[in-house]
Amino acid sequence: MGRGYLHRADLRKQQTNRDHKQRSKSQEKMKSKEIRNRFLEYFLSKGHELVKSSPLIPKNDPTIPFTNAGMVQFKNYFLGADTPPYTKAASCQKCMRAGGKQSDIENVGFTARHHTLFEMLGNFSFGDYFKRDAITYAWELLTEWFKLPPERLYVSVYEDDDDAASLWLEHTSIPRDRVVPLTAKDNFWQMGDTGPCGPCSEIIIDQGVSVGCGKDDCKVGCDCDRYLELWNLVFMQYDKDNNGILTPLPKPSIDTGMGLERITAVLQHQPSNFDTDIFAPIIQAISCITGVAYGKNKRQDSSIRVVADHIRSLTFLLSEGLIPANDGRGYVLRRIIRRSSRHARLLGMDRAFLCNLVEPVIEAMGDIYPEIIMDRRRSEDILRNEEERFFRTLEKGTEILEELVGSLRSSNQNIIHGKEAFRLYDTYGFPLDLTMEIARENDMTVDEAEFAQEMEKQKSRGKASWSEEDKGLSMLVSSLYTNVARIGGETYFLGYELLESEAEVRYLVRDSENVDILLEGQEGEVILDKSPFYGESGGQVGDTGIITTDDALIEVTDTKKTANNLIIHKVVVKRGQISVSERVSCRVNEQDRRSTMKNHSATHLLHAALRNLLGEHVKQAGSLVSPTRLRFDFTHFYQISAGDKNAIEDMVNDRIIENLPINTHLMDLKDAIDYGATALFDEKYGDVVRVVEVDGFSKELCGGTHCRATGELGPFVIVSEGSIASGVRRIEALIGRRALTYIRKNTEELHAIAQTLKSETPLEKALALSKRLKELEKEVERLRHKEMANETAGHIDSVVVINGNKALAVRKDGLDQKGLRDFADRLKEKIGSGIILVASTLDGQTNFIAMVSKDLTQRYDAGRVLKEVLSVADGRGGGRKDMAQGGIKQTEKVDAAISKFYETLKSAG
RNA sequence: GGGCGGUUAGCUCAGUUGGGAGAGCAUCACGUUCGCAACGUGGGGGUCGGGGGUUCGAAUCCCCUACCGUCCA
Repeated sequence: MGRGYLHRADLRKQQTNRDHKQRSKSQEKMKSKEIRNRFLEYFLSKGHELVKSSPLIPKNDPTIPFTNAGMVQFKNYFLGADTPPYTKAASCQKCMRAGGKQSDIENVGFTARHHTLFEMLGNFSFGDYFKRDAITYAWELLTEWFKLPPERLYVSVYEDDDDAASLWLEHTSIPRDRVVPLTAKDNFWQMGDTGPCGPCSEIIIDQGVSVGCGKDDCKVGCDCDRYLELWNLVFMQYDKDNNGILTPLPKPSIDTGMGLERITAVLQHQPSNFDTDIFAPIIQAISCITGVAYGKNKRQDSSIRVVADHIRSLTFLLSEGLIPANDGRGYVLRRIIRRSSRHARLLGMDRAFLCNLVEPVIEAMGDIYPEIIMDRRRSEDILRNEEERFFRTLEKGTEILEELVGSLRSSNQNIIHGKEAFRLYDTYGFPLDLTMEIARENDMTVDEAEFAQEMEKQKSRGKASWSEEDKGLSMLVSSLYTNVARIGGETYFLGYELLESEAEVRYLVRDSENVDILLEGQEGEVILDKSPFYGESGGQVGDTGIITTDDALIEVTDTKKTANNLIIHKVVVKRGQISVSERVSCRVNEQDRRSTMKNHSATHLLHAALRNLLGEHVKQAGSLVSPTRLRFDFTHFYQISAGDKNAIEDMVNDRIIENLPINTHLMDLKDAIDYGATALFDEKYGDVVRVVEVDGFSKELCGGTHCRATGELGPFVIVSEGSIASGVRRIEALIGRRALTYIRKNTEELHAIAQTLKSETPLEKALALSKRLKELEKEVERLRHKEMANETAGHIDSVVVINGNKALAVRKDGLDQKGLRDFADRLKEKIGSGIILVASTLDGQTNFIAMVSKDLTQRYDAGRVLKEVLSVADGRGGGRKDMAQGGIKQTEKVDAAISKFYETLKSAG
C-alpha cells in the first residue's frame, strides 16, 4: 500500500500553528480533524511510519467481510507471512462493523456509541517496541497532548499480566487503585482460534456519575457510559497452536486501537458520538431536507442518527465499487440501504432520499478520503435505484399484509401470527416494525415471540449449512502455501518476456499435502523458484504447457497465483517422475498464450471504449480473459442499445486499425494514479505497479500479458450483451480468427436461409411466409369446423331416447383432446338437450369424452357416467358434471365401452 | 452455501381437490362525434421460463435447471 499519510512539511506547519494557539486550543474544543492529525503527528514524532487507511473491502482476505480494525492491513506482518518495510507504524483506518461476527447494526441509532462505519486510530509495532513504550506513548498522548485529566483515567489489565500492571505504575503517574485487573473475557485478545494472541490493557475515562447507569456496583468494566473505554492496547506475545498451547513469540508486537468518534466526543465534552463535529454537518443536512429538527423528539432523533450513521457507510462502501446484492458484502450494503430508507420514511420521506446525502458526507469527509468524491454520481445513482426498488418491495408487502389483516378481521381475530409476520419478512423482505405499525393501526398485535422463534430456526439452518468440509480443505492448502511463501518467498514471474525457461522445483503438493516426489500418472501441484507460466489473476486465465527434464514429461493443465505471489502449476505427470530440487525446463503453450494476450489487450480497448461512450460511471466488475474469448462485466444501469453496441465495436476496431503501440511501464502506485491510470477495486497492488498503456487511448494498472500493438488483435466483435445483476452488465466478445469464424458462420447461415427460401431478400420473404402460414392455419381451422359440422349431421340419426332423454355415442378415430372436445361440442349443439359420449383412438390409446347438457346435470353426472364406461377396460378419467374426459389403453374394448354407456343410462334413469 | 416466494398476452396480474388459458390496460378495425376526450362492437396477440416425471389428461402435483425477488450465514 502507498505510504505517507501526511507530508511532513504540512505537519511542521500545523505544529507551528498549534504552538501559537496552544493555550487557547486546550481551552476550547478540539476539532475532530485536529484530533486525527495530532494522533498521527505524535507517532510520527516517535519515529512511526504513517500509513494510509486500507480499503474497507480487504484485499485477498476472505476470512472477514470488511476491514474492522486498524490491524487488518498489517495482518500478514503479525503472522510473519510478510516482512514489513518498517518496524513501527500508525494509521487512521476506516472500519466497518456490520455483517460479520462483530455486527452492531441493530444498535446503531439507539445508543451513543455504536456505528457501522467508524475511524480507528492506532499505533503498531512489529517486533520493535513492546509493552513499556506502548503504555508510555498512550499515556503521554492522552494526558499531555490531548490534556485529559489524569485523575479521571483508569486502566484495566489482564489478571495474569503482572508485567503490564507494574509498567503502568512505574512509568506513569497512575495510582495503584486505578489499575484494575480483568478476566480473559475482557482483556485477552486473539486474532483467530490459532495464531498470534496476547493480553491487552485498556485506558478508561470516568465520565462522572451523571452519565452512568447509577447502579451500586457500577465500576470499571461496566457496560454503561460512565467508565468509557477509550483505547485498547494489545500486547501480542504468544502463538496459540491447535491444542490451545501458548508459545512465546520471538518478536512480540503491539496493536492498538482508539475510536476517533469516541475520543472526539470525550474531548468535545459531548454525551454522544453523534453530537460531535464529525456528525454535525450530516445531521444538519438530514434535518434540512426532512424538515425534522434534531433533539426535539426521542424517536425521530434515533431515526436521524440511523440515517446519519448509515449514509457514511453507504458512501464509503459504494466508493469502493460494492454493489447491492443478495449475498455476501453486497447484501450487507443492501441491508444498510434498506434500514436507512426505512428510517427516512419514519422521518416523513416518501421518495428516494438517501442519494441527496452523499454530498454532505463528501463535504464532511472528502478531504481526508478523496476516494468518496471520485464516483459520487455512481454512488448516488445506485442509492436512488436501490431505494426505489425497496419501495416496490414495501408496496408488495403492504398488499399481502392488508389482505391478511382483512381475513383476520372477518374472523374476529386480532393477533397476527409470528409465522405470518416472519413469512412477510423472510420471503418478501417486509420489515417487522412496519408489520407491527400496520397491525397497531388496525387494533391488532403481532406475536413477536413466535417471530423470534422462526428467526432462530432460520439462523440455525444457515449455520448448519455452513460447516462444510471444503472450507476446511481450502484453509489447509492456503496455510500450506502461506508457509511455503514465508520460507522461500514468492515465485519470480518470467512470462512477460519469455515463454520458455529453466527453473528449479521448490515444492510439490499432492492431495493437499507436501510431497517430495510426483510419480508417473499422478496429479499434483508444482511450485518453482521462477516460471514463465502466468498464474490466473486479474481475469486472465492461467497458462498451460509442459515441464520437462531429461527423462520426464509433465503436462501443466492450469496455473494459479496465490495471494502471496506463489505461482502454482497444476500438473499431470505423463512420463517419468519429478522431485524437489530438480532442474526442469518449462515451455508455455505459445498459441494459447498469444491468443490470451490478444483477448486481454482487446479487453482494455473495450473498457476504454465503454467509459468513453457510456460515461465515467462504467467500472470493471469482473472479467474473464481466455484464449478463446473475453468476457467483461461492468457497472451500468441500462441495456446497451443496438446503436451503442455498434459504436463500441467501431471504436475498438478503429483503434485496432490504427495499430497503436501498447507499452508497459513500471511506476509507483501514486505516480500511476496521478498519471491517470484506471485502477480496479478488487486487485491488490504493490508499491510498484505495471501500467499498460494503449497509446493515447487507455491506461490501466494491470499485471496481465499483452500484445505489442493493437494491429495484432484482428477483428473484434461483440457476441452478447446482457444483465448479470442489478446494475451490472456483461459483454462477451471475440477477437481475431475466432471473430472472423463467428461472422462467417452467421453469413453462411444467412446464405443458406436465402437459398432455402429462394429469395434475395430472405427477411421479407420470411415475414411474408409467416403471414401466409397464419392465414392457411386459419383456413384449415375453418374447413375443419365446417367438415365437422357436416359430419355431425350424419350422427344425429343414431340418437336414441333413454328414459326420456336423448343419448348419443359416437366413435371417431384420430382426434386429439382438443379435437374431441370440439367434435362433442358440435354434437351437443345439434341435439340440444341430451347425453353424449365420443370415443377416439389415437396413438395406441382411446380417449373418451362425455358431455351432459346443462339442463340435465341434475340427473346425470358426466364424470360418473364416464367412470362407468371406462370400468370395462380398466380406464381412468373424470371431470365436471357437464363434461368429463378419460381414456383406456385396450383399444379393442371400445365397442364394449359404448354398450356400457347405454346400459349405464338405462339403469341410472 | 441454506431457506422461502415468483416466472401465464406488449404491460399489470387472475387462474380454488388436475378436466375447455382469462381480466384490465395497451394495440388494430369498425361504430358514435364537426373534431377531441370518453364510449360501444369486434379482432389480433400465449412454446403458461426451460427440461424430465406422475397421469387417460398438467399452467395446476413431483424432481432437476435458469432467471428474478427476499431472508439467513
